[in-house]
Amino acid sequence: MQKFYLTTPIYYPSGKFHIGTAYTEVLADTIKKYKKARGYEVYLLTGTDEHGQKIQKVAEDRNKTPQEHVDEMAEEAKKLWKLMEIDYDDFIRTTESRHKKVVEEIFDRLMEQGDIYKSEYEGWYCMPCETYFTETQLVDGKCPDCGREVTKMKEESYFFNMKKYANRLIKFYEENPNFILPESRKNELFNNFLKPGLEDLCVSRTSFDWGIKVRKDPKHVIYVWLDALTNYITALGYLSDDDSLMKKYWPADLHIVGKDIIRFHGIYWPIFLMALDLPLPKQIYAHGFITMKDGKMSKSKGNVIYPEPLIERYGLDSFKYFLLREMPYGQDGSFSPESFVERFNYDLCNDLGNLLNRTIGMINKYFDGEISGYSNPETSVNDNINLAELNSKIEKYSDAIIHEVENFFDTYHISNAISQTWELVSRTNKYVDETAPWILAKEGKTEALKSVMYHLIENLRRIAILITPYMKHTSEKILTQLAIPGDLRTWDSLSDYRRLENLKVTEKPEVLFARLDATTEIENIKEMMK
RNA sequence: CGCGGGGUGGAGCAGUUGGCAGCUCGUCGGGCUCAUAACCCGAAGGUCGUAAGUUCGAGUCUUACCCCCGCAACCA
Repeated sequence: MQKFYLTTPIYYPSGKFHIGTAYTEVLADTIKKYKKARGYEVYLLTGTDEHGQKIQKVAEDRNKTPQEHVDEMAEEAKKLWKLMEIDYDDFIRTTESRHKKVVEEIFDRLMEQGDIYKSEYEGWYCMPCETYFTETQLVDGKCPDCGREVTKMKEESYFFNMKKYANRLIKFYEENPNFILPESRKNELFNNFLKPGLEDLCVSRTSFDWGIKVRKDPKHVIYVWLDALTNYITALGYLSDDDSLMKKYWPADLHIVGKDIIRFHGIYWPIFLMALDLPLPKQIYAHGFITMKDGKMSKSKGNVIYPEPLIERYGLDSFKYFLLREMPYGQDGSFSPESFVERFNYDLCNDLGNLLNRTIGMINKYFDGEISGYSNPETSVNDNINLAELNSKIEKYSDAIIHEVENFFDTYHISNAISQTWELVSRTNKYVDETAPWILAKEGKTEALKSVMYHLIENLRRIAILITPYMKHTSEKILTQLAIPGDLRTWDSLSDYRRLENLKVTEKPEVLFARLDATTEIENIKEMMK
């Protein structure tokens, strides 16, 4: 069986996880479920990045030790992923000893082989914020956070010799044009960093101590990226007693990251791996951000939305549907109470839910819920059109949609995969109008009517399978109400179209998504954002 | 002259190698009655940022200019 190693970023637990973090996680989980359905053996890693000065400060503000704080936050994350039914295989925390031990060893090793050397880090330091800033981060020469004066400071630091590997990385980029997705991000990295020449990276700090100590020089704490990025291999047991997962799954097939950290994954991470003499990941995909109508999410603007209340009120499937559909490939997408309610009502209630409902209604009304099997009679229906022609048209259309959905999933264009699926939903609704079953019933064209019902069920079955990676519950409800047998619920069975037999659909169709009162619910969501 | 992306009907977006300007929502009208007042069809609405150029023909190519947005090195 082919393996697929997939990772999310490890999240920085300085505050409550919002909808953006949830999006990343849903994206990864959806890709996992799709790959699994296609027969891959998938390993999904997620976790938290728990060191650093900011964590130390946040913990202090909360009157906790850093460890207490991150323990709580890691639990929060796990609770949220459970609520969202995220099927991760491992949750790595950078404060775990399995990670720390290996990072210490990696640092030593890199120092021994001369990739890490001691020097001085120089930057603009804001005393009250206890933070370094670069020249370009400053606002009018002042601290971007508090607006106060900054002073130029130096501290002893260890540096990683990036220059040594720069040419190898450039070559790798040229030989692997799809290494960074989307391409625009690759170009950014290539033009802004690789082409002008890499600077060495500072990999230790002495100004705080919440982190992994350098063994041979313990006043230094290993600084963020060497600590954080290595999680992808420490979690697999790299340099541990049991590295069977490492042997099985490395290199990663896909690192999913936000566009803000693509630089670290696209440049520093491959170089660290080169230094460790390990193969490079196959692909890194940088997704966009969720934006709000009035710009970025921020508490002061009162436009932050968290996953829990949305899921609780509108259900997990619609939450996932919204996020994945609304975020175009590699680009930002926006959240607004209006768009959420709109998608819920139009796409889920009217188009999909109602299609199932009307189909089951007709089968019960005309055939007491029973359909024996595929048929394709040459009967003329509505406006003298040959039913066999209509049937073959929708069957072909449906086949084509499946291919497109698969292509889009394969290239991580999830939003496109979803809109393609909904094209089939629309097409199936249209088919009802084209065939006008109520007229067939009136005219006593029973065989034709039965055939129409069969095609409706078949396309609903396919739709239900196509949505499983992100709408499992809805999918199951559809398949169950239609009484589809287990062997025709698998991804492989998508290619079948004529195999359903002796179906008896449910007598009382359950509404999949109940229409929302737009005004009320928009207000409701606005309340959630306060 | 740092690098890159973009400015298309009320809103949000598609537009491959230049060949009658499309989609979703909204608006207006019609059809249908199986269904969650859902579904289906049609219409109105665009100087495709501005100016010039190449061409039989440009949203699509060239040049200049005006706006917007990413990235620009160690907060993650």
